[in-house]
Amino acid sequence: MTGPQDRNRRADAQRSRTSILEAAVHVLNADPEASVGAIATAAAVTRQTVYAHFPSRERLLVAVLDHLTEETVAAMDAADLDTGPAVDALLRLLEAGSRTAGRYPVLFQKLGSLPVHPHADQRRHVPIGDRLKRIIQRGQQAGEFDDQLSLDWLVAVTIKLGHAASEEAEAGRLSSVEATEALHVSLLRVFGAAAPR
Amino acid sequence: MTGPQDRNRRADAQRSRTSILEAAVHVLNADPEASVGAIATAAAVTRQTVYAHFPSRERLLVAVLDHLTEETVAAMDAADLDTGPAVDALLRLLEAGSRTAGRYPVLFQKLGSLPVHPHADQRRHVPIGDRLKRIIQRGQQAGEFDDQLSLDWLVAVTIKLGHAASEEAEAGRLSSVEATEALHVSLLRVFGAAAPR
DNA sequence: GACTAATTTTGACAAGGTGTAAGAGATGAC
DNA sequence: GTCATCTCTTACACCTTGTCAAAATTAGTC
Repeated sequence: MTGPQDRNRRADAQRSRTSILEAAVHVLNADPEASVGAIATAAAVTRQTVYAHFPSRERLLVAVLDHLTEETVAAMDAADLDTGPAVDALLRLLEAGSRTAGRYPVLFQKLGSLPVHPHADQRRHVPIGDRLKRIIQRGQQAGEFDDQLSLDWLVAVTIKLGHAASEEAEAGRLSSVEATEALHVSLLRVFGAAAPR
Repeated sequence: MTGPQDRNRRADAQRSRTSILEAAVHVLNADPEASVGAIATAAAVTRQTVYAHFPSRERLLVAVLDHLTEETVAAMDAADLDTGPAVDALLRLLEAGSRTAGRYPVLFQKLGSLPVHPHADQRRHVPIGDRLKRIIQRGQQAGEFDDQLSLDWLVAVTIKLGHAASEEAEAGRLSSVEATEALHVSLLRVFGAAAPR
Protein backbone atom coordinates (compact mmCIF):
# COMPACT_ATOMS: atom_id res chain seq x y z
CA MET A 1 0.00 0.00 0.00
CA THR A 2 2.91 2.30 0.70
CA GLY A 3 4.64 1.47 -2.56
CA PRO A 4 8.19 0.17 -2.87
CA GLN A 5 9.92 1.35 0.27
CA ASP A 6 12.73 3.69 -0.45
CA ARG A 7 16.03 2.05 -1.27
CA ASN A 8 18.60 1.50 1.42
CA ARG A 9 16.61 2.78 4.34
CA ARG A 10 17.44 1.64 7.77
CA ALA A 11 14.57 0.03 9.62
CA ASP A 12 14.53 2.72 12.28
CA ALA A 13 14.31 5.51 9.70
CA GLN A 14 11.37 3.77 8.12
CA ARG A 15 9.75 3.48 11.53
CA SER A 16 10.24 7.16 12.26
CA ARG A 17 8.83 8.18 8.93
CA THR A 18 5.60 6.25 9.34
CA SER A 19 5.41 7.31 12.97
CA ILE A 20 5.57 10.93 11.90
CA LEU A 21 3.03 10.49 9.13
CA GLU A 22 0.54 8.75 11.38
CA ALA A 23 0.97 11.30 14.14
CA ALA A 24 0.61 14.09 11.62
CA VAL A 25 -2.66 12.65 10.36
CA HIS A 26 -4.19 12.64 13.80
CA VAL A 27 -2.75 15.86 15.11
CA LEU A 28 -3.49 17.86 11.99
CA ASN A 29 -7.00 16.48 11.85
CA ALA A 30 -7.55 17.78 15.35
CA ASP A 31 -5.89 21.11 14.56
CA PRO A 32 -4.81 21.94 11.02
CA GLU A 33 -2.60 24.72 12.38
CA ALA A 34 -0.60 22.37 14.58
CA SER A 35 3.11 23.12 14.64
CA VAL A 36 5.86 20.81 13.48
CA GLY A 37 6.94 20.58 17.09
CA ALA A 38 3.54 19.33 18.17
CA ILE A 39 3.54 16.70 15.45
CA ALA A 40 7.03 15.61 16.42
CA THR A 41 6.02 15.24 20.05
CA ALA A 42 3.00 13.19 19.10
CA ALA A 43 5.28 10.97 17.04
CA ALA A 44 7.65 10.57 20.02
CA VAL A 45 10.40 12.12 17.98
CA THR A 46 12.36 15.36 17.86
CA ARG A 47 11.46 18.25 15.65
CA GLN A 48 14.79 17.90 13.88
CA THR A 49 13.98 14.32 13.02
CA VAL A 50 10.87 15.51 11.26
CA TYR A 51 13.00 17.88 9.23
CA ALA A 52 15.33 14.99 8.47
CA HIS A 53 12.45 13.28 6.68
CA PHE A 54 10.49 16.21 5.29
CA PRO A 55 12.23 19.36 4.11
CA SER A 56 9.46 21.71 5.22
CA ARG A 57 6.13 21.82 6.94
CA GLU A 58 4.40 22.19 3.61
CA ARG A 59 6.05 19.12 2.15
CA LEU A 60 5.01 17.17 5.21
CA LEU A 61 1.44 18.30 4.59
CA VAL A 62 1.68 17.11 1.02
CA ALA A 63 3.01 13.75 2.16
CA VAL A 64 0.14 13.41 4.61
CA LEU A 65 -2.45 14.15 1.95
CA ASP A 66 -0.80 11.77 -0.49
CA HIS A 67 -0.89 9.14 2.22
CA LEU A 68 -4.60 9.63 2.77
CA THR A 69 -5.26 9.61 -0.94
CA GLU A 70 -3.53 6.26 -1.27
CA GLU A 71 -5.67 4.93 1.52
CA THR A 72 -8.82 6.21 -0.12
CA VAL A 73 -7.92 4.81 -3.51
CA ALA A 74 -7.23 1.45 -1.95
CA ALA A 75 -10.63 1.46 -0.28
CA MET A 76 -12.24 2.32 -3.58
CA ASP A 77 -10.45 -0.45 -5.40
CA ALA A 78 -11.75 -2.89 -2.83
CA ALA A 79 -15.30 -1.92 -3.77
CA ASP A 80 -15.78 -4.11 -6.80
CA LEU A 81 -16.16 -1.40 -9.40
CA ASP A 82 -16.56 -3.50 -12.54
CA THR A 83 -19.60 -5.49 -11.51
CA GLY A 84 -23.28 -4.73 -11.79
CA PRO A 85 -24.98 -1.55 -12.95
CA ALA A 86 -22.68 1.42 -13.35
CA VAL A 87 -24.80 3.59 -11.05
CA ASP A 88 -24.43 1.10 -8.26
CA ALA A 89 -20.70 0.85 -8.82
CA LEU A 90 -20.57 4.63 -8.72
CA LEU A 91 -22.41 4.77 -5.44
CA ARG A 92 -20.16 2.10 -4.00
CA LEU A 93 -17.13 4.10 -5.02
CA LEU A 94 -18.50 7.29 -3.48
CA GLU A 95 -19.45 5.41 -0.37
CA ALA A 96 -15.95 4.00 -0.02
CA GLY A 97 -14.50 7.43 -0.56
CA SER A 98 -16.65 9.24 1.94
CA ARG A 99 -16.14 6.49 4.47
CA THR A 100 -12.37 6.93 4.62
CA ALA A 101 -12.66 10.68 4.11
CA GLY A 102 -15.11 10.82 6.97
CA ARG A 103 -12.45 9.59 9.33
CA TYR A 104 -10.37 12.71 8.83
CA PRO A 105 -12.89 15.37 7.88
CA VAL A 106 -10.68 18.33 8.69
CA LEU A 107 -7.82 17.09 6.56
CA PHE A 108 -10.02 16.27 3.63
CA GLN A 109 -11.52 19.69 3.76
CA LYS A 110 -8.04 21.15 3.78
CA LEU A 111 -7.18 18.98 0.81
CA GLY A 112 -9.44 21.05 -1.35
CA SER A 113 -7.78 24.38 -0.65
CA LEU A 114 -4.23 24.17 0.46
CA PRO A 115 -1.60 26.82 -0.09
CA VAL A 116 0.09 24.13 -2.10
CA HIS A 117 1.03 24.01 -5.75
CA PRO A 118 -2.17 23.09 -7.58
CA HIS A 119 -0.05 20.73 -9.61
CA ALA A 120 0.32 18.45 -6.61
CA ASP A 121 -3.37 18.75 -5.99
CA GLN A 122 -4.14 17.54 -9.46
CA ARG A 123 -1.71 14.65 -9.21
CA ARG A 124 -3.63 13.62 -6.13
CA HIS A 125 -7.03 13.71 -7.77
CA VAL A 126 -6.08 11.93 -10.95
CA PRO A 127 -6.23 8.34 -9.70
CA ILE A 128 -9.69 8.90 -8.27
CA GLY A 129 -10.87 10.65 -11.40
CA ASP A 130 -9.63 7.76 -13.50
CA ARG A 131 -11.66 5.25 -11.59
CA LEU A 132 -14.74 7.39 -11.89
CA LYS A 133 -14.15 7.82 -15.57
CA ARG A 134 -13.94 4.09 -16.10
CA ILE A 135 -17.29 3.49 -14.48
CA ILE A 136 -19.07 6.32 -16.24
CA GLN A 137 -17.71 5.16 -19.58
CA ARG A 138 -18.90 1.67 -18.88
CA GLY A 139 -22.36 3.02 -18.12
CA GLN A 140 -22.43 5.06 -21.29
CA GLN A 141 -21.36 2.13 -23.45
CA ALA A 142 -23.94 -0.10 -21.86
CA GLY A 143 -26.61 2.46 -22.73
CA GLU A 144 -27.23 2.96 -19.07
CA PHE A 145 -26.34 6.65 -19.37
CA ASP A 146 -26.60 8.92 -22.36
CA ASP A 147 -23.54 10.71 -23.67
CA GLN A 148 -24.79 14.24 -24.04
CA LEU A 149 -22.45 15.61 -21.41
CA SER A 150 -18.69 15.25 -21.63
CA LEU A 151 -16.89 12.68 -19.56
CA ASP A 152 -14.71 15.21 -17.75
CA TRP A 153 -17.70 17.27 -16.78
CA LEU A 154 -19.53 14.25 -15.44
CA VAL A 155 -16.50 13.29 -13.39
CA ALA A 156 -16.37 16.76 -11.88
CA VAL A 157 -20.10 16.72 -11.22
CA THR A 158 -19.98 13.34 -9.54
CA ILE A 159 -17.21 14.40 -7.19
CA LYS A 160 -18.96 17.64 -6.31
CA LEU A 161 -22.28 15.97 -5.66
CA GLY A 162 -20.53 13.37 -3.56
CA HIS A 163 -19.07 16.15 -1.45
CA ALA A 164 -22.44 17.86 -1.24
CA ALA A 165 -24.07 14.71 0.07
CA SER A 166 -21.34 14.20 2.66
CA GLU A 167 -21.62 17.76 3.84
CA GLU A 168 -25.38 17.77 4.08
CA ALA A 169 -25.24 14.58 6.07
CA GLU A 170 -22.48 15.83 8.35
CA ALA A 171 -24.29 19.12 8.90
CA GLY A 172 -27.36 17.16 9.94
CA ARG A 173 -29.56 18.66 7.27
CA LEU A 174 -30.09 15.21 5.80
CA SER A 175 -29.94 11.80 7.37
CA SER A 176 -27.37 9.40 6.02
CA VAL A 177 -29.98 7.50 4.02
CA GLU A 178 -31.62 10.63 2.72
CA ALA A 179 -28.27 11.92 1.56
CA THR A 180 -27.50 8.72 -0.29
CA GLU A 181 -30.93 8.72 -1.85
CA ALA A 182 -30.69 12.36 -2.94
CA LEU A 183 -27.27 11.68 -4.39
CA HIS A 184 -28.54 8.60 -6.19
CA VAL A 185 -31.49 10.36 -7.78
CA SER A 186 -29.46 13.41 -8.71
CA LEU A 187 -26.73 11.38 -10.37
CA LEU A 188 -29.21 9.33 -12.34
CA ARG A 189 -30.83 12.49 -13.57
CA VAL A 190 -27.62 14.23 -14.56
CA PHE A 191 -26.41 11.11 -16.31
CA GLY A 192 -29.57 10.92 -18.35
CA ALA A 193 -30.28 7.46 -17.05
CA ALA A 194 -33.59 5.79 -17.62
CA ALA A 195 -35.76 6.60 -14.62
CA PRO A 196 -35.26 3.76 -12.15
CA ARG A 197 -37.90 1.67 -10.51
CA MET B 1 -23.42 48.74 0.48
CA THR B 2 -21.37 48.76 3.65
CA GLY B 3 -24.33 49.01 5.92
CA PRO B 4 -24.86 51.69 8.55
CA GLN B 5 -21.41 53.01 9.35
CA ASP B 6 -20.47 52.44 12.93
CA ARG B 7 -21.69 55.10 15.29
CA ASN B 8 -19.42 57.92 16.35
CA ARG B 9 -16.55 57.07 14.10
CA ARG B 10 -14.21 59.76 13.04
CA ALA B 11 -13.96 60.16 9.27
CA ASP B 12 -10.34 59.47 9.72
CA ALA B 13 -10.89 56.05 11.22
CA GLN B 14 -13.47 55.14 8.63
CA ARG B 15 -11.00 55.92 5.88
CA SER B 16 -8.33 53.75 7.44
CA ARG B 17 -10.71 50.89 7.89
CA THR B 18 -11.81 50.76 4.27
CA SER B 19 -8.24 51.36 3.15
CA ILE B 20 -7.14 48.33 5.11
CA LEU B 21 -9.98 46.17 3.85
CA GLU B 22 -9.36 47.05 0.24
CA ALA B 23 -5.64 46.52 0.55
CA ALA B 24 -6.27 43.22 2.29
CA VAL B 25 -8.49 42.05 -0.55
CA HIS B 26 -5.82 42.64 -3.13
CA VAL B 27 -2.79 41.55 -1.15
CA LEU B 28 -4.43 38.40 0.17
CA ASN B 29 -5.71 37.51 -3.24
CA ALA B 30 -2.16 37.67 -4.53
CA ASP B 31 -0.81 35.75 -1.54
CA PRO B 32 -3.18 34.26 1.03
CA GLU B 33 -0.29 33.92 3.45
CA ALA B 34 0.53 37.61 3.39
CA SER B 35 1.44 39.06 6.77
CA VAL B 36 -0.46 41.74 8.61
CA GLY B 37 2.54 43.97 8.07
CA ALA B 38 2.37 43.54 4.31
CA ILE B 39 -1.32 44.39 4.32
CA ALA B 40 -0.69 47.45 6.46
CA THR B 41 2.02 48.66 4.09
CA ALA B 42 -0.26 48.21 1.09
CA ALA B 43 -2.88 50.24 2.92
CA ALA B 44 -0.34 52.98 3.65
CA VAL B 45 -0.85 52.43 7.33
CA THR B 46 1.04 50.98 10.27
CA ARG B 47 0.67 47.47 11.49
CA GLN B 48 -0.60 48.81 14.81
CA THR B 49 -3.33 50.73 13.06
CA VAL B 50 -4.53 47.46 11.59
CA TYR B 51 -4.67 46.00 15.07
CA ALA B 52 -6.57 49.07 16.17
CA HIS B 53 -9.34 48.09 13.78
CA PHE B 54 -9.16 44.31 13.81
CA PRO B 55 -8.22 42.42 16.94
CA SER B 56 -6.37 39.65 15.12
CA ARG B 57 -5.30 38.50 11.71
CA GLU B 58 -8.06 35.94 11.67
CA ARG B 59 -10.74 38.51 12.41
CA LEU B 60 -9.38 40.66 9.61
CA LEU B 61 -9.71 37.67 7.29
CA VAL B 62 -13.31 37.24 8.36
CA ALA B 63 -14.02 40.90 7.73
CA VAL B 64 -12.50 40.63 4.26
CA LEU B 65 -14.62 37.62 3.38
CA ASP B 66 -17.76 39.29 4.73
CA HIS B 67 -16.93 42.30 2.61
CA LEU B 68 -16.64 40.19 -0.53
CA THR B 69 -19.82 38.36 0.29
CA GLU B 70 -21.70 41.64 0.54
CA GLU B 71 -20.32 42.63 -2.83
CA THR B 72 -21.38 39.34 -4.36
CA VAL B 73 -24.85 39.48 -2.91
CA ALA B 74 -25.27 42.99 -4.25
CA ALA B 75 -24.25 41.86 -7.72
CA MET B 76 -26.75 39.02 -7.49
CA ASP B 77 -29.54 41.31 -6.42
CA ALA B 78 -28.83 43.47 -9.44
CA ALA B 79 -29.51 40.49 -11.68
CA ASP B 80 -33.28 40.65 -11.84
CA LEU B 81 -34.02 37.37 -10.14
CA ASP B 82 -37.81 37.45 -10.14
CA THR B 83 -38.38 37.74 -13.86
CA GLY B 84 -38.65 35.12 -16.54
CA PRO B 85 -38.13 31.37 -16.28
CA ALA B 86 -36.59 30.23 -13.00
CA VAL B 87 -33.79 28.41 -14.79
CA ASP B 88 -32.72 31.58 -16.49
CA ALA B 89 -32.87 33.52 -13.26
CA LEU B 90 -30.76 30.81 -11.69
CA LEU B 91 -28.16 31.06 -14.40
CA ARG B 92 -28.12 34.82 -14.10
CA LEU B 93 -27.55 34.52 -10.39
CA LEU B 94 -24.71 32.04 -10.85
CA GLU B 95 -23.22 34.21 -13.55
CA ALA B 96 -23.30 37.25 -11.29
CA GLY B 97 -21.73 35.24 -8.52
CA SER B 98 -18.93 33.76 -10.54
CA ARG B 99 -18.22 37.11 -12.13
CA THR B 100 -17.45 38.82 -8.84
CA ALA B 101 -15.90 35.70 -7.41
CA GLY B 102 -13.73 35.45 -10.50
CA ARG B 103 -12.08 38.72 -9.61
CA TYR B 104 -10.60 37.31 -6.44
CA PRO B 105 -10.28 33.59 -7.17
CA VAL B 106 -7.75 32.91 -4.45
CA LEU B 107 -9.86 34.48 -1.74
CA PHE B 108 -13.00 32.72 -2.81
CA GLN B 109 -11.19 29.43 -2.78
CA LYS B 110 -10.01 30.18 0.71
CA LEU B 111 -13.52 31.08 1.69
CA GLY B 112 -14.48 27.45 1.40
CA SER B 113 -11.96 26.14 3.89
CA LEU B 114 -10.69 28.63 6.35
CA PRO B 115 -9.40 27.83 9.82
CA VAL B 116 -12.34 29.88 10.94
CA HIS B 117 -15.32 28.93 13.04
CA PRO B 118 -17.72 27.21 10.64
CA HIS B 119 -20.44 29.26 12.27
CA ALA B 120 -19.13 32.40 10.58
CA ASP B 121 -18.89 30.49 7.35
CA GLN B 122 -22.53 29.56 7.53
CA ARG B 123 -23.61 33.10 8.33
CA ARG B 124 -21.79 34.13 5.16
CA HIS B 125 -23.52 31.60 2.94
CA VAL B 126 -27.02 32.14 4.21
CA PRO B 127 -27.93 35.25 2.19
CA ILE B 128 -26.82 33.58 -1.02
CA GLY B 129 -28.63 30.39 -0.18
CA ASP B 130 -31.79 32.35 0.51
CA ARG B 131 -31.78 33.93 -2.91
CA LEU B 132 -31.24 30.58 -4.53
CA LYS B 133 -34.00 29.08 -2.49
CA ARG B 134 -36.43 31.74 -3.59
CA ILE B 135 -35.79 31.08 -7.26
CA ILE B 136 -35.97 27.33 -6.97
CA GLN B 137 -39.20 27.56 -5.04
CA ARG B 138 -40.64 29.83 -7.68
CA GLY B 139 -39.69 27.29 -10.34
CA GLN B 140 -41.26 24.46 -8.41
CA GLN B 141 -44.50 26.33 -7.85
CA ALA B 142 -44.67 27.26 -11.52
CA GLY B 143 -44.34 23.59 -12.42
CA GLU B 144 -41.08 24.37 -14.11
CA PHE B 145 -39.27 21.97 -11.77
CA ASP B 146 -40.60 18.95 -9.98
CA ASP B 147 -40.35 18.71 -6.21
CA GLN B 148 -38.97 15.25 -5.73
CA LEU B 149 -35.77 16.55 -4.19
CA SER B 150 -35.66 18.72 -1.10
CA LEU B 151 -35.07 22.43 -1.38
CA ASP B 152 -31.95 22.43 0.77
CA TRP B 153 -30.41 19.69 -1.29
CA LEU B 154 -31.12 21.52 -4.52
CA VAL B 155 -29.55 24.65 -3.13
CA ALA B 156 -26.42 22.73 -2.21
CA VAL B 157 -26.34 21.04 -5.60
CA THR B 158 -26.71 24.31 -7.46
CA ILE B 159 -23.85 25.92 -5.59
CA LYS B 160 -21.61 22.93 -6.11
CA LEU B 161 -22.35 22.66 -9.80
CA GLY B 162 -21.76 26.38 -10.16
CA HIS B 163 -18.34 25.89 -8.59
CA ALA B 164 -17.66 22.92 -10.83
CA ALA B 165 -18.44 24.94 -13.95
CA SER B 166 -16.21 27.80 -12.84
CA GLU B 167 -13.36 25.45 -12.08
CA GLU B 168 -13.62 23.53 -15.32
CA ALA B 169 -13.61 26.79 -17.24
CA GLU B 170 -10.72 28.21 -15.26
CA ALA B 171 -8.73 25.03 -15.68
CA GLY B 172 -9.27 25.27 -19.42
CA ARG B 173 -10.97 21.89 -19.68
CA LEU B 174 -14.09 23.61 -20.94
CA SER B 175 -14.58 26.88 -22.75
CA SER B 176 -16.69 29.49 -21.06
CA VAL B 177 -19.69 28.73 -23.26
CA GLU B 178 -19.31 24.99 -22.89
CA ALA B 179 -19.18 25.35 -19.13
CA THR B 180 -22.35 27.44 -19.05
CA GLU B 181 -24.06 24.98 -21.35
CA ALA B 182 -23.02 21.97 -19.31
CA LEU B 183 -24.18 23.71 -16.17
CA HIS B 184 -27.48 24.60 -17.76
CA VAL B 185 -28.22 21.09 -18.96
CA SER B 186 -27.14 19.52 -15.70
CA LEU B 187 -29.27 21.81 -13.57
CA LEU B 188 -32.31 21.25 -15.75
CA ARG B 189 -31.86 17.53 -15.38
CA VAL B 190 -31.38 17.54 -11.63
CA PHE B 191 -34.35 19.82 -11.19
CA GLY B 192 -36.54 17.46 -13.14
CA ALA B 193 -37.39 20.17 -15.62
CA ALA B 194 -39.16 19.41 -18.83
CA ALA B 195 -36.46 18.75 -21.42
CA PRO B 196 -35.82 22.07 -23.13
CA ARG B 197 -35.82 22.70 -26.82
C1' DG C 1 30.66 -9.48 19.50
C1' DA C 2 32.88 -5.54 17.28
C1' DC C 3 33.00 -2.30 13.58
C1' DT C 4 30.91 1.11 10.65
C1' DA C 5 27.63 3.97 8.78
C1' DA C 6 23.15 5.70 9.23
C1' DT C 7 19.93 7.88 12.33
C1' DT C 8 18.42 10.36 16.15
C1' DT C 9 19.16 13.57 19.78
C1' DT C 10 20.79 17.70 22.08
C1' DG C 11 21.56 22.44 22.17
C1' DA C 12 21.76 26.54 19.89
C1' DC C 13 20.90 30.06 16.52
C1' DA C 14 18.78 33.63 12.99
C1' DA C 15 14.78 35.30 10.84
C1' DG C 16 10.20 36.49 10.76
C1' DG C 17 5.42 36.59 12.31
C1' DT C 18 1.73 37.68 15.93
C1' DG C 19 -0.01 40.29 19.53
C1' DT C 20 0.55 43.90 23.32
C1' DA C 21 1.93 48.23 25.41
C1' DA C 22 2.85 53.26 26.35
C1' DG C 23 3.58 57.80 24.94
C1' DA C 24 4.14 61.38 21.48
C1' DG C 25 2.12 63.39 17.50
C1' DA C 26 -1.57 64.44 14.22
C1' DT C 27 -6.30 65.13 12.87
C1' DG C 28 -11.16 65.56 12.91
C1' DA C 29 -15.42 67.19 15.57
C1' DC C 30 -17.70 70.69 18.03
C1' DG D 1 -9.30 76.53 19.74
C1' DT D 2 -9.99 72.78 22.47
C1' DC D 3 -10.57 68.04 23.23
C1' DA D 4 -11.25 63.50 22.30
C1' DT D 5 -10.02 60.35 18.90
C1' DC D 6 -6.98 58.24 15.93
C1' DT D 7 -2.38 57.19 14.20
C1' DC D 8 2.58 56.64 14.53
C1' DT D 9 6.90 55.30 16.74
C1' DT D 10 9.39 52.36 19.50
C1' DA D 11 9.75 48.58 22.14
C1' DC D 12 8.85 44.12 23.95
C1' DA D 13 7.62 38.90 24.80
C1' DC D 14 6.47 34.88 22.58
C1' DC D 15 6.08 31.39 19.16
C1' DT D 16 7.21 29.02 14.77
C1' DT D 17 10.05 27.84 10.90
C1' DG D 18 14.27 26.31 9.12
C1' DT D 19 19.33 25.41 9.74
C1' DC D 20 23.69 23.89 11.80
C1' DA D 21 27.13 21.04 14.21
C1' DA D 22 28.58 17.62 17.36
C1' DA D 23 27.48 13.96 20.64
C1' DA D 24 24.95 9.74 21.45
C1' DT D 25 22.47 5.93 19.86
C1' DT D 26 21.07 2.32 16.88
C1' DA D 27 20.91 -0.94 12.88
C1' DG D 28 23.23 -3.79 9.62
C1' DT D 29 27.41 -6.53 8.53
C1' DC D 30 31.57 -9.47 8.95
